[in-house]
Amino acid sequence: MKLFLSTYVNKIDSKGRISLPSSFRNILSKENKKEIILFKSIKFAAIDGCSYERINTISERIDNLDIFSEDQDDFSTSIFSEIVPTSLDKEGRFIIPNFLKKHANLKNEAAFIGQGNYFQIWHPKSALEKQKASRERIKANKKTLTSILINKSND
Amino acid sequence: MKLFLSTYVNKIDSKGRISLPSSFRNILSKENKKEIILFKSIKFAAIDGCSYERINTISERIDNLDIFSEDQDDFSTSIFSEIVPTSLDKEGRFIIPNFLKKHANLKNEAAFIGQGNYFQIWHPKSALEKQKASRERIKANKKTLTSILINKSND
DNA sequence: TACTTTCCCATTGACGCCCATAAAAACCCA
DNA sequence: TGGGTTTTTATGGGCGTCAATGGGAAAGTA
Repeated sequence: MKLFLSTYVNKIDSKGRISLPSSFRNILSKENKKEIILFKSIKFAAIDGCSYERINTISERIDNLDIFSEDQDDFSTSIFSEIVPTSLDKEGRFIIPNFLKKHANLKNEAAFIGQGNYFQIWHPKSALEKQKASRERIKANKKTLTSILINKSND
Repeated sequence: MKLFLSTYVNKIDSKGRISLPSSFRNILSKENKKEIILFKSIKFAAIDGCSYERINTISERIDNLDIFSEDQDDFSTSIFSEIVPTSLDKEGRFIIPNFLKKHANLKNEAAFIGQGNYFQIWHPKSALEKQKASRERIKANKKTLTSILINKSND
């Protein structure tokens, strides 16, 4: 199974283009090799991105939320109405729409951070802070990454 | 079951390459013979490493968490975005990314320390100190290696 | 026309692939 | 068991390819 892994910082050029990291490009399916989907992260000043296929999974999960809950409605509105299908150029670059750039405070560069089945685009500095905060929350819960990564048995 | 055992000190060459010890290479599965995973040790100035397979188990676990929960987000950020998938060349060498080299104070050589299901990469001197400290802690805790090695049923 | 987006080409540096060598380890056979 | 031979390892270096980036020109859009 292919996953979006690791972190890469790339530049936004004068035309607004930015390269999707090579290892992320390789994850896109052959049918939709040049297509990705972007949308505003609900919780963060960041952009979520994924392959076209992933949208189906997300929609299923939202469907599984209680149909009468406010959450369900909020999520589907936030996500689906603001989805931006985006295509890569021959070199693997794409253009981040202005409203998304604004949402994530992007100017000259952006950090791509792998999240397994999807990825996020952050202002590089915010990305570092986010990673640090996540680590510390996990530590505070007395869980160690190593134990998660290494131990065969889950507890 | 094959385990990462023993300690080896290898050189980092001018291109930044270092050989994964042969005995460690033999532990990697045939499917992913040329792929390992590196990540920052949380507790030490060292790098943790393991075979690529673990990723699959880990990602399944994370994927099964509630997609909107904070845990899910923390785990996927800390793990997926900070993991460094790395491939070995034909000779069994790989490149340690700069930010990891910095974290472990590595320059011209590095010590590989077997830890059973995973391994660590240390600055050779720090590795010695670490091993010494570990032995002394065990002594202080009045545990003997023999007791651990002899008794079958310890948990 | 003015502006935006895509296509194409060029550059640079990083990395992968290949071959070479010396030392160590494994092997073999008397 | 010892000594010689073969194989494996760790290491070094050349070179071609690819990724990230930049910019000009063409094509599309308003």
